[in-house]
Amino acid sequence: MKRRNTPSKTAVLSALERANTALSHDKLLDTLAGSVDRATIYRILNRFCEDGIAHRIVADDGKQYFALCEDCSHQEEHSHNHFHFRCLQCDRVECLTTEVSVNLPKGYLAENFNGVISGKCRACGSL
Amino acid sequence: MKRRNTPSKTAVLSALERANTALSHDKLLDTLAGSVDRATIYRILNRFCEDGIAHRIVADDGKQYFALCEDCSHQEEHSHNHFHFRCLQCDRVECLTTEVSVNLPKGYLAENFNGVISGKCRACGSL
DNA sequence: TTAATTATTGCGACTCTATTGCAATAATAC
DNA sequence: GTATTATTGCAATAGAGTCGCAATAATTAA
Ligand SMILES: [Mn+2]
Ligand SMILES: [Mn+2]
Ligand SMILES: [Zn+2]
Ligand SMILES: [Zn+2]
Repeated sequence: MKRRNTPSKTAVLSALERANTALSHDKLLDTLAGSVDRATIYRILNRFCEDGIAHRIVADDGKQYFALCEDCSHQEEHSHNHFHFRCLQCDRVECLTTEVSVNLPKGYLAENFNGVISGKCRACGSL
Repeated sequence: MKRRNTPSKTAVLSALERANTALSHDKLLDTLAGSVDRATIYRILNRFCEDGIAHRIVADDGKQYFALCEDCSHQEEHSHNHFHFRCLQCDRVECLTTEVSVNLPKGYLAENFNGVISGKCRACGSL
């Protein structure tokens, strides 16, 4: 299944590039101002994840957020063992840069890592 | 708001005790075999979390799982900085015991920790 | 440049998880 | 036992995400 370039895809991609945080579906829907359909956004983001262009974060609010793979794209072993921070006040979700490693019990095989810490971000803390 | 003891509450609590893993709502609904209403289970679990009897895990499948606070209940600083493992095959979610600490960027305040690693558990790996 | 192929889109319907309003029930305190 | 009010059951609702399908348009080959 070969991927095609479409205005919608480009729009979602550049919205993710412009934001320096992870974005949720509804935030993207907002940003794209109705120029792209809901379901299409979902499908584009899922494709980005399949293709390793973005990664999905399931936050503790039960919603999915998406961030471009920047620092990690050049590695052959594409892993996302980093935490994300979600501000409970401004609701921004951002990647924390430090990679973490967890040692699992014997016999366990890790496939996905999903770490989210929620709290107050710097900007919101100094209010 | 003072808490009361009810058969439903007891049933949910002992179901959680019996299981040595975290349980999802539907798993509990199953276990309780229709003796407790869906909404009631949700409410009981939310109360358990408020009261520090259980903790909530938002897994990467978007569902909530609940586990009793065992090792952590005796600490005054009730924290849950441990990962959870969800098996993609048998769908069991369990607490990993090692506590982790993440250092956040300056000015960030952590309030909740939610770490989930999904993959294949020991039992399912050796098939 | 045109025609054929098929990935992608838009729309609506749908699934699934979780919450909420409200009247009825029952645990606790007096 | 009576009064108080936390809890329950039920139905309705909200919200996130997916899916089927016909229409559209990006790509490829002629
Ligand atoms: Mn990445
Ligand atoms: Mn605990
Ligand atoms: Zn903030
Ligand atoms: Zn398993």
